[in-house]
Amino acid sequence: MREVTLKHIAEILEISVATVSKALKDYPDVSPKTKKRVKELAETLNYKPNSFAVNFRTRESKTIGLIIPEVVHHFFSNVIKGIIAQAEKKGYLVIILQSNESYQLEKKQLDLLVSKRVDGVLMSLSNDTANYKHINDVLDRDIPLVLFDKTAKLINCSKVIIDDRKAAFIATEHLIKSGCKHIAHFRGPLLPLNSIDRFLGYKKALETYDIKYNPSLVFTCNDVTFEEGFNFTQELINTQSNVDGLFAVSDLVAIGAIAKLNELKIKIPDQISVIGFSNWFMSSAITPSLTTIDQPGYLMGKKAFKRLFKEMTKIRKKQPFKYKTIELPTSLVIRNST
Amino acid sequence: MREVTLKHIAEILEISVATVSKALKDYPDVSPKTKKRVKELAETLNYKPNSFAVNFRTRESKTIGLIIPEVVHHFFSNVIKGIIAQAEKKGYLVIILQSNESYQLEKKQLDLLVSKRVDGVLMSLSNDTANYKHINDVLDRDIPLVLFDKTAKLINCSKVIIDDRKAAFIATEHLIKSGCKHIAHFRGPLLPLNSIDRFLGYKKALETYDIKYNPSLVFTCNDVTFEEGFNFTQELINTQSNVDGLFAVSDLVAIGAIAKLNELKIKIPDQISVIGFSNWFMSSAITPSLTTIDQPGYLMGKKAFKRLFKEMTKIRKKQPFKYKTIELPTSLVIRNST
DNA sequence: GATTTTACCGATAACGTTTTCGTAAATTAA
DNA sequence: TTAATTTACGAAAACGTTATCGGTAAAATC
Repeated sequence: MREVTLKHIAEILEISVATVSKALKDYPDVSPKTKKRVKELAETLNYKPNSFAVNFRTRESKTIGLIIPEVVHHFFSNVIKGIIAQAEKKGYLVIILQSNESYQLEKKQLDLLVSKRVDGVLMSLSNDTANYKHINDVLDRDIPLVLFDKTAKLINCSKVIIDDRKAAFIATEHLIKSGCKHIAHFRGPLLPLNSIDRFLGYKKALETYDIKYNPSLVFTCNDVTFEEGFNFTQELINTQSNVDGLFAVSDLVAIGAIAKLNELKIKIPDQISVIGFSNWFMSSAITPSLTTIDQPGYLMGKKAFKRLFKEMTKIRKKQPFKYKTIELPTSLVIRNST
Repeated sequence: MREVTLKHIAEILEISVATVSKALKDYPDVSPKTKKRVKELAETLNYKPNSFAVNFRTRESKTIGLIIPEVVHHFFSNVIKGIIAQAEKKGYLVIILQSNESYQLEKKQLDLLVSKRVDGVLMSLSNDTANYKHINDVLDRDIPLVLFDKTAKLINCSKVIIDDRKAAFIATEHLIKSGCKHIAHFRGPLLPLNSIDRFLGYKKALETYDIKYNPSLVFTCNDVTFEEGFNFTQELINTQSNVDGLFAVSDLVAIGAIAKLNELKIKIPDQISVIGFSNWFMSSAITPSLTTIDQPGYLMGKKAFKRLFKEMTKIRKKQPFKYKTIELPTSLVIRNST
């Protein structure tokens, strides 16, 4: 039982392979009659083009690569979903790789994708990526690459992001406007731009509202986990008795904080207001429900693919294009924790 | 700037393309000297085999497909992670598609993967898949396919599963042994085997311990969400005043139940004991922490790929093999909700 | 009736790799 | 020395598709 090829159809119909190929692709120089004959036979024989041959010939795989720091993550899951959905609409498949927040792995994965000849790459930087040569190498080869969420200013390519600084500003401002004077911040790791920006947004808000920045109110979550939120809250309460607000770098950390505050019977928001970041579905489920910043993961995935798609078509047609940074809106979701 | 090919190397070294190819793959009929020459030049020219050509020629893509009902799901995320990790070790890439719990989509995605000529397929059935022709078609084409987690008895292929019935039995038994007499069950949808089995395990435990099965203690969660757990708990409390235990089909549902019980100031586990299913990381984080059944997602992904890999090699070598069902152990994780 | 145009089809090359088979040279055995 | 064997390489085909370039016949135009 061999696979049915163009040759088989050609032999049965006693025409050439070339004509069969052209008939199936609706070339103008094939008569309607032969087109019909070919298409009908292809249908009944259940002809499926050999995509290996097509890839080889057209030098396109209709697949893109996606490198993400961590698959088991609510925000990234949503991004993945958005990417896959959009890619499918355009007939693209998505190969997913995980960098585990490691620069070395990220580099290796990128190499792998390039050697597999994907048509484009979507990626979010790992936390310890400080060198961008591997990415520039890909761009230099004219392989479209779009960064999302975790990006770097020094990489010259298209990006899909949110304005972390502004969002953090709004979050902190919301705490201030609800009366908080001593606002703590559980920030993310030192390196990725996001946590820096969120930290800066926090600082900016304090400054704007004439609140003195107090470094001992800032804790750094290296892993951004529930436990960190939980433990740092204990430490915070122990050392900073007058704290009345908390802005956490992510909902998970905020939920950890809430768990500890509940345990300590500290009233939220009466004694301390808490705001998170991301709008994870659990944040509306816990008690008290968590005020947060909505970060549109699904949309980000969708937009990132759309942008990549545009660049892939431009490159295929050898048309010039400019890199673009797409900024997605975030919104403040007010619930019971503030 | 063309891509460097075997031909280029051959021309520079004034030998044939065939020899270059063989030298790079360490064929025995190439002298050590030429091998060395070829390999060194390949290295300096940074030769990378054109994988389109390789795929075409060898009829292998070194990629597998993965169809999953829902990407944004803690358990499946872990499975994905396990699959990707293991696949990478063996030099395979993974294309991920999502069926959205729809039979039609699942069928379409499977077709897509087959036409893309993946070397194998890993999948977990959608909730409304009751017809298995599309899957049998794939198996008939000698494309290895392994099912995991959500499977069906009528499909004859390898599977990686847990014993849902036994696990549910143990969960219910645990409630009984901690003194519960009137145990409710928030079950999953009617169709997938898992929720049926978990329901049957629940019933079996009641039977074993001479507790009369009461259908009005069973609620069906069609979407298996937090909200369902939350709302059914209200209904449960309203209608069944003597209920003292709850076995939920998933941690998320159980956490919804706990949220409602907390709201109603019903003491857990004093008045009602609650047990979930999956051991989602949040279940250790909430108050009270949730007793649950640990379901090894990462391991399942790993094992599923391993099995698929074995079948792929068998098929390539045209060696016969038998389908195998691999059952992974689960464990009872006792926390504060029971 | 001669010429040009149009419609339709096929021969052929090409993509880069792998693998089979043949053969010349080198080595060993007789 | 001759015959048999081994070693080392190359020629060539093949995988299935797409695209270019002609060519022939019919139709249209002059």
